[in-house]
Amino acid sequence: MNSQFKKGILELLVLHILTKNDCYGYEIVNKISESISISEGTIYPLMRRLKGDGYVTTYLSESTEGPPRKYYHLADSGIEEHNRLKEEWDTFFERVNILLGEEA
Amino acid sequence: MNSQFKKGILELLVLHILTKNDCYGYEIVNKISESISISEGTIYPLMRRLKGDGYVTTYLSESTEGPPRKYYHLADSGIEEHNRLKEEWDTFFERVNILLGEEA
DNA sequence: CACAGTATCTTGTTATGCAAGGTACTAAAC
DNA sequence: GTTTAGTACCTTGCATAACAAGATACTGTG
Repeated sequence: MNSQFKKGILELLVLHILTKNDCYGYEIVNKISESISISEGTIYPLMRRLKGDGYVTTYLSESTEGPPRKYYHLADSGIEEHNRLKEEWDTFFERVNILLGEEA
Repeated sequence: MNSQFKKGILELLVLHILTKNDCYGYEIVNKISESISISEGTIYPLMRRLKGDGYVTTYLSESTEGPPRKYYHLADSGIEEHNRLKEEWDTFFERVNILLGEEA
């Protein structure tokens, strides 16, 4: 999988997942991994960035299956960021596909 | 325009443009710029990479409107790379859009 | 002669994905 | 009871690629 393609889009995917439910990091890795190969070393620094930017808040929750889980909850500004990014992505891939679709 | 989104895709766009006609750098910048903002500082290093990888060959041609133009011609391996990248992109954006399309 | 347009290029900065590694808890297997 | 696998967190250092800014040089117009 071309890792360059993922640049910037993983942020959108994570924000999108969090619009549905609060999730913990390991869970996010697994959800995205079903479709797009992704590693923990990518997600954890990304979550830290999202928190630093105020897009998410966190809370800990005990687990019976391992160490405590750190759940991420989408803040209001995170919802706005999600909508903004989504629109940018829609515009972007539409333009790319138009360029790629022109007669050869 | 989110510059992260462009990572890796500009290579595909350039290769695609060259499947139609040989082009010079400035011309490529202008063609892509019609749809996606792009700067010369991005394209010239990219062209150098493509040549270094053997995907394109170059030749100079005089111009009456300015300095000589360096034309880029797609090599056979460049055509293969184009097809490979195109398939990767198609798969990738399809998966992203499926993830983004799931019920909120 | 200055300036806009055409055309090439380089340097240094920035962003972000990833491999590799470390820590720690639970439960099953040996 | 100790090893192993699965869950779950984290960090460091590397590689890649887009971009701002600036340098160079040719042509034609005001």
